[in-house]
Amino acid sequence: MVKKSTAQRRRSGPKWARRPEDRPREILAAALRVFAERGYNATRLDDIAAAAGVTKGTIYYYFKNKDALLLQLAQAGDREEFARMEVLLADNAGSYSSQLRTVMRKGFAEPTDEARRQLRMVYLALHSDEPRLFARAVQGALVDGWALIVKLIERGQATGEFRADVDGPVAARIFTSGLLLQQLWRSSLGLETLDPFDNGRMVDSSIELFLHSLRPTVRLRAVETRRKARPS
Amino acid sequence: MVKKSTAQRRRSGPKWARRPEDRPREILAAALRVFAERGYNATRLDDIAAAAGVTKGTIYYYFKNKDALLLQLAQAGDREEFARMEVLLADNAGSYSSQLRTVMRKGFAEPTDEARRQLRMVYLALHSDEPRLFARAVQGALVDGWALIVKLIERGQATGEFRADVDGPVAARIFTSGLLLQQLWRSSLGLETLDPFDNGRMVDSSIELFLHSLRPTVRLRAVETRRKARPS
DNA sequence: TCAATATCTGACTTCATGGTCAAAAAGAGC
DNA sequence: GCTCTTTTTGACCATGAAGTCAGATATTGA
Repeated sequence: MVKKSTAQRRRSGPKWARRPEDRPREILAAALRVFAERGYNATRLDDIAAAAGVTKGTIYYYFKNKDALLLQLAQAGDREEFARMEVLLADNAGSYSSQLRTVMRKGFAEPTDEARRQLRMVYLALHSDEPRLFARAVQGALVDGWALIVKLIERGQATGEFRADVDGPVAARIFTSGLLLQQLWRSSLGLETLDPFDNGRMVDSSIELFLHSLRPTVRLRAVETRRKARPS
Repeated sequence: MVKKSTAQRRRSGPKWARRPEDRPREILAAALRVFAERGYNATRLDDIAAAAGVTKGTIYYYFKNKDALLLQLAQAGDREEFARMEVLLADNAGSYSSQLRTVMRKGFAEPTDEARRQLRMVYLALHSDEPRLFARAVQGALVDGWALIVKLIERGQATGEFRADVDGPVAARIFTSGLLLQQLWRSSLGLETLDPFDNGRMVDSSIELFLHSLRPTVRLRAVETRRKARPS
């Protein structure tokens, strides 16, 4: 994507060129690549600089610091993600259940395109490297995501598709956070070894749990009140 | 609890005493206090040493390193927590719903006793200081907790109190992780400001969501199949 | 009393990268 | 060509607590 060797050491040409228009984009692109490969902490600013064909000083000419670099990356990626989500929902005029299913799947299933996959890798590493920065990076997207989910739940409640007494805001937060934490622990930390679990099952089951918790029920009194036969 | 000034500088007495039986306990107790107050990273081993009335070298005489100190602390606390939980459940021979409610409340509501509260503070700080260590520290308790919850769900399924087709292991993991991540973000990171939420509501609503997702339902077909009137 | 040993001390070492900045180089304008 | 400004370079710096270890001190046992 970035032409690296184009003007590299043209015989007795200038040592470097001024390219203020392109540098920021190139640096950001390089940062995404390198962060995704090595993780946030393990990435040296010199690595990014090298990958972008500049030196560290140049990064500081265009960005405040390492955190800012990461934050810009995350914001851009999340904006794109949300734009896609809206298109997806516009196309999907099914029940609110199916819209919620779409949102959750899109949000938590493995991404197929490379850029999105890279951003996820960055997030995974970031969570175990710098949780505070991670929180800053994902907060915006999460709050927006929660608002979207709550909106869908409320509309479903209005039509009677979902039960009226469900706590929508809490539901949105609990299910997304649960899925997220599971994924974080499983990929970057060692949980997968200790407690192996398939991500597809995790996502699908969670979504079903989520939708089931929203659906109206008829309590089966006979079962509900039943007690164990023998007292312990 | 720890007699600090008892033999402190008795006139021309010995500079220090050998107390190999008590040192480890005292160091651990001091570590819990200081970690809870200042957080893991901000705590200097010299601080703990001072609080325990020894010097840093002594800590290294009894413990491998700072992490080991933390890990021992966590393990001891969690063992105690589980013991209490079992007693609590033995006393509570109600429905499986109510047992699950008890477990979740005990696990996530604000603790009342000081030691337990301190351990929570330690965990909160640890999560944002050293996520990998945090994961190691809580993994054991979580895996055991999940097993307990799954057991209760399965028993409830056997009696018909819960629906048969629920994915118990996923349910256990999602709800606990969701609640946990919410609490972590809200206390040690800045989420509470951006997205204020009452912890009591969070816990209670989550539990209800959890139980509702386990309960058998009678699908209301008329509502379930309904689609939005206008196609997009 | 005097080793021998267990316990404890505290000064010292160590280590690597994010960030700074003066100066060099490029290029625009005249 | 010659300034002047913008862009880029790259050598340098600052930092701070975890962990080590040689030796000091207490205790035990004979």
